[in-house]
Amino acid sequence: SPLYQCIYKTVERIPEGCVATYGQIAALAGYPRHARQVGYALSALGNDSQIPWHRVVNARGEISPRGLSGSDDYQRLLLESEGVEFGLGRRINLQRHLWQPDDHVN
DNA sequence: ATGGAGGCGCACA
DNA sequence: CTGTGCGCCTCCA
Repeated sequence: SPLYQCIYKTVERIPEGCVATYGQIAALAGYPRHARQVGYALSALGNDSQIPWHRVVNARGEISPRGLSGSDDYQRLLLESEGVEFGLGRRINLQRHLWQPDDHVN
């Protein structure tokens, strides 16, 4: 699916130590208002994928819960290991860590 | 074709 | 802070 491919290409551009929101990824990929599809695309990834799925969070800077227990803890672990800081309310300081891509395409 | 169900987002209360 | 409702667009049974 071209939609998924664009989403993956965009997620791959998120630098280490930064996060992006679902809606942001959708818009950058050229599919505004497709935030939920980003979630679909990421959930379709295999465990061995090299795509930094863990750098995608919701618009509030929280890790979206996804049924499987422990998976959100794992995501948080990955983010913290690359320097992303969480506040008390298990939220990320987006002012500080939100990815602000340059306009030029990689 | 059709109806639920999503790793969402935003506006309110 | 939590909860609810609605719009959004695909996926899948």
